[in-house]
Amino acid sequence: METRARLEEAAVALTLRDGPEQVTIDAVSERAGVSPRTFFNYFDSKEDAILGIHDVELTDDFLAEHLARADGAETVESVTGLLFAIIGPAITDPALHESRVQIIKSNPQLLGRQVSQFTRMAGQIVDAITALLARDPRFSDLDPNNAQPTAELLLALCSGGLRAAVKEWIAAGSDSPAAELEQRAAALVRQTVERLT
Amino acid sequence: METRARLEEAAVALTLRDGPEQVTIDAVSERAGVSPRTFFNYFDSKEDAILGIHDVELTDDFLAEHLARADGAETVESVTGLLFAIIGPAITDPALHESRVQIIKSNPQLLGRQVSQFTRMAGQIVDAITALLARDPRFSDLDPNNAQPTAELLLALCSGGLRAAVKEWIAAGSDSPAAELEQRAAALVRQTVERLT
DNA sequence: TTGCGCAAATGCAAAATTGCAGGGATGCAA
DNA sequence: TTGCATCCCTGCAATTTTGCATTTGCGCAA
Repeated sequence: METRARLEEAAVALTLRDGPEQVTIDAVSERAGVSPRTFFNYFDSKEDAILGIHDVELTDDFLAEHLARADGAETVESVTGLLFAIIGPAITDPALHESRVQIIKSNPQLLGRQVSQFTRMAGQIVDAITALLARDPRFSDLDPNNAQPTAELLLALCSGGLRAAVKEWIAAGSDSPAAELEQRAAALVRQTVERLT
Repeated sequence: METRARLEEAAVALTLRDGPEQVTIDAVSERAGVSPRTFFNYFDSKEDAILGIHDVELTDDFLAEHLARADGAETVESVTGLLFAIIGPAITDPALHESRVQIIKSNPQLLGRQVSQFTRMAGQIVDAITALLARDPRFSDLDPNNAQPTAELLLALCSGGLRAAVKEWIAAGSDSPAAELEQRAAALVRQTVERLT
């Protein structure tokens, strides 16, 4: 098994047994059969390993795949879709999924990590959204000065939607298919935006 | 001078001279005349000290003052106002203001700290927003299950607006009065929301 | 087989962060 | 004055995190 996968497995197993606070990097590393230093070659923090969070390489291919449908006025759906593509693997991976849901349910603070993950990649994501806006008829007339802040706002909005959706999903028992989170997030966003006008 | 103020002054001065990376807690503490351990009694991190970030006690009085005008449909304005009241002191304090702007301009990553600050206080803020929504005619019919996610979304949206406004303000030279950031943030939010409908 | 080159893994040291326990000043009540 | 509670500060140890230099293992070409 890959080193990364072994570290994730170890982090999840030990956290399930002892709780996030009690788990040490040393213990996780040892269980995974690597040195503690190696742990940090794969994850930025203990929490990242527990949740299976890792930075995604936002290649052109990746962006093209997830922003493809935004040839019209589907910007919100595209952005939530992109974000879900980034965090999805961590909660849809069947092997660790159930344990992770369990862990988050008793340790909701861990979800805060999603925020920092998006923050870390914010620059790239904002650029991608900026490009997206040019193709949305509702935004294509923005002058470049406003496009950047607008893209940041959209990122914040959609991140919030996705996080709220995940939170809700976990609280409700996470029995519905995880893939629906994407639609739920977009629906939450649309719902809220409509009420604001 | 208060210990907290001395620590802020020391952090800003040393950062201005050497850059954020080079500054050590030891150096800041020594310059402030306290032990390194005391530093962490006041701030959660080096960045927090540089930016003058500290958790605000969200008392009933504080909330009442900043949410007062939300007796009607001014939810966005109220929330951005509340958030600005939290971060405002750090950038409006005349003593350190100029230096901080300078520092952020060459180290934009520091603004990410705003996000974690709001994340830390998210629970309380979301509760306050939830109460606010009940008084906004556009939201008062929400069933309690949806009120919480909606409040989270609003927080994310307004935080994003404020952060974008601050970023823009710094980039533009931060010559306009800082108090206008509040309106600018709300305007950005309204602008974006309107285009989405 | 030998040697080269790369990526992964490691060791080490410095710095950041946190929990816990204690120490000293200050003010207030008996 | 004495005793007590409280707040601020401190010391110390364990853990986390990062930067830098080095080593190891493996495939691949000569």
